[in-house]
Amino acid sequence: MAIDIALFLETLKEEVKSYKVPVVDLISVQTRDPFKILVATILSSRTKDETTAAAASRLFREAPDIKALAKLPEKKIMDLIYPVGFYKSKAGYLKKLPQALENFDNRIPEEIDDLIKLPGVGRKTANLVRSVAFNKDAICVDTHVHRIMNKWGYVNTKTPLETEMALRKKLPQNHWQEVNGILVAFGQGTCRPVSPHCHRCVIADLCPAAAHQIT
DNA sequence: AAAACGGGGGC
DNA sequence: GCCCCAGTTTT
Repeated sequence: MAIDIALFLETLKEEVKSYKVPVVDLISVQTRDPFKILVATILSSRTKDETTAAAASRLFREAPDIKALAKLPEKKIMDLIYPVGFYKSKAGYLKKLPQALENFDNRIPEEIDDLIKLPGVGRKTANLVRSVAFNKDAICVDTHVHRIMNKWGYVNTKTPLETEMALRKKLPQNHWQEVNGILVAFGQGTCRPVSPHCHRCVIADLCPAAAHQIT
């Protein structure tokens, strides 16, 4: 078993500050508007931060709120968000979003079960929105977090959902917004699935992956 | 040139 | 569960 998970996170905390800003922080520093955070988060899946930020910026210039978005043709949305990954699918999700939000009084819902019902919003996106927009103690398990928690031996799970449930019991119910940022940044910046940057990893000497062969 | 890749929907 | 969506990065 690796070091205590709280110490693991504390050790990484300073390290990841020098990294390229993950989308978790990127969105929160730009806006506190739940609508924009939701839209940007939907755009961010399978897409780099810079690409997401540029696309979101273009889109928000034309559609700064729900009402404006509802008036935008799907083709227009598609052109604005290109070249984020799966832009055709996402344009479809965003086109349907205003109507879906009518069920929630035209506001962004805060509960996970409600968020998941929105088009283009799965568990990872819902938890990220809860964390960033509403400052909830939501555990955002993307593929990086899932992989790293298993690699470092903090969980032994098959699916991201299982990881989320397991982590919920392992960690104090606070500061999850920061934890999400730390784990995502570490997973993308250093402890990457292919060619991890072990040479500059601050906790490489504690890594349970023998000779750093396991990723 | 080919494969991998920061999810989610539809079936 | 399995397959699809797409541009970008890595090998």
